[in-house]
Amino acid sequence: MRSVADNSEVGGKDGKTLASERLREAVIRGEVAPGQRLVEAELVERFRVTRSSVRAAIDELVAEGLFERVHHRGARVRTVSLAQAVEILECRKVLEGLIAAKAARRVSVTDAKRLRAYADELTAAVRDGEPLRYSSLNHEMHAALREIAGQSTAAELIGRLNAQIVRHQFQLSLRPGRPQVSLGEHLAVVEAVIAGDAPAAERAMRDHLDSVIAALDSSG
Amino acid sequence: MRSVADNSEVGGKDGKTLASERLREAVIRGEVAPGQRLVEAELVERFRVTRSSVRAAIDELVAEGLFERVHHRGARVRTVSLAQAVEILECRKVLEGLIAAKAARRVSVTDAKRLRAYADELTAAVRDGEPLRYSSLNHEMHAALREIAGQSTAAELIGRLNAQIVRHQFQLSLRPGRPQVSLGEHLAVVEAVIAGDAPAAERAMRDHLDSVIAALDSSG
DNA sequence: ACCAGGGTGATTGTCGCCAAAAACGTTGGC
DNA sequence: GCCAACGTTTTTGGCGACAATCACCCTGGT
Repeated sequence: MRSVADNSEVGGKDGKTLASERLREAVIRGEVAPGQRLVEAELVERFRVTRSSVRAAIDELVAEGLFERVHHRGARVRTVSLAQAVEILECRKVLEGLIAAKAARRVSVTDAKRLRAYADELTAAVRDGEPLRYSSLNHEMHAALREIAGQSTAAELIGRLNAQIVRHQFQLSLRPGRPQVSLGEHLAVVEAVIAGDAPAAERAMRDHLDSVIAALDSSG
Repeated sequence: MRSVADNSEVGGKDGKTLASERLREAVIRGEVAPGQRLVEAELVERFRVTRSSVRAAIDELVAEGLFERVHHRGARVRTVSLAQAVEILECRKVLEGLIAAKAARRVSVTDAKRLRAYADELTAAVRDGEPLRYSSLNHEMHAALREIAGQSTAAELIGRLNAQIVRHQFQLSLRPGRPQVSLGEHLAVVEAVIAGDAPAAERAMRDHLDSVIAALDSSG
């Protein structure tokens, strides 16, 4: 059984998977404004999938907290308030703390090298004044930490939480002076993890997230 | 538009909501064995809803991590390994720690009274050797703590995580001697929260969860 | 000129049908 | 007597169509 437009050239994915990936991507890249109404028929011809797939994809993203549904009024991009963003960051704070602690306990020599490389690149990005590169490296390093920690449950929760506040995060990363203060915190985390000091790593990571929360709070 | 059997007497819920609630309940109460295959038609006549509703409900529970789907082989209750249960409890540990800390910062006099009452009832349940009553009070007290903390994001995450390991938790709560060691930990949490000592509350809660993890680990 | 009411178009939610795939039972061969 | 291959049955996945609801506009009355 094939979809109308036969999207098998895209890969082995079925319509639902394709649609949910494209939708998630669109939200994260900010192609759909928060509060904007999503018309199913529009997405159908945009993604070239059936309406069933679009519908299933929306359901999935509603479950992830990215969209919200109102009965007979369709789905809209969920707008997350500042207070909610803070709540989410508080959860991330303790979960990332867990990740950092476990990473410190499991870190290998190759892991340490990789982390050191990230630390150097982050420093270079700040020195050269490249906020976008810094932000991207930042995410990569956090991902590396999650990988080292080997805590897939926490990693998945963090990923889900992060997706809900990409807008706030992005806005924050562009604030002048922000990378400078963030860099030191990141380096502290990396050092503690490499040293295998789990409590210090957790503390450093939580301090970092506290700093992010404070910055977001003040930005209003 | 009404469902075939018209289940409006149940309440204003639509078929999907009804089905997902009943399904969740069935999983938590252990009415469906882990790994057991779920036949959609069976659930249709069991809940008196349409197949679309059953299907949507299953999707929802898959997103929550309670079920897993295999293509063309339907949905089965997800079996969570011991290692996964430990991961989940580690996440709960830090999240409940956050809850405890925030509760300590926000606790009011009425809240304190309520917590004190729970502490007394828990002590009584242990003294009288009523493990079921203890377990039930335990959950109620944790819920009260979540309410006091006012961190709905963390509360929701904890609820979702908990649902995935109800089986392990239940098995654990029946172990002889378990309530005795658990009680002291709970009382420590309550005391710290009432005292408004956030760091102590977080520490006490994390110690408690560490104890749960250790107990589960040893039980195999 | 403005508000109320009704009607029309657009959009979502639900249901039934059909095809694909897997589980099952049966039969034939070795 | 046992295993394999085939056909049947059961179950899932997907698609189209219909019904219900909402948003918008248009008209008529005050």
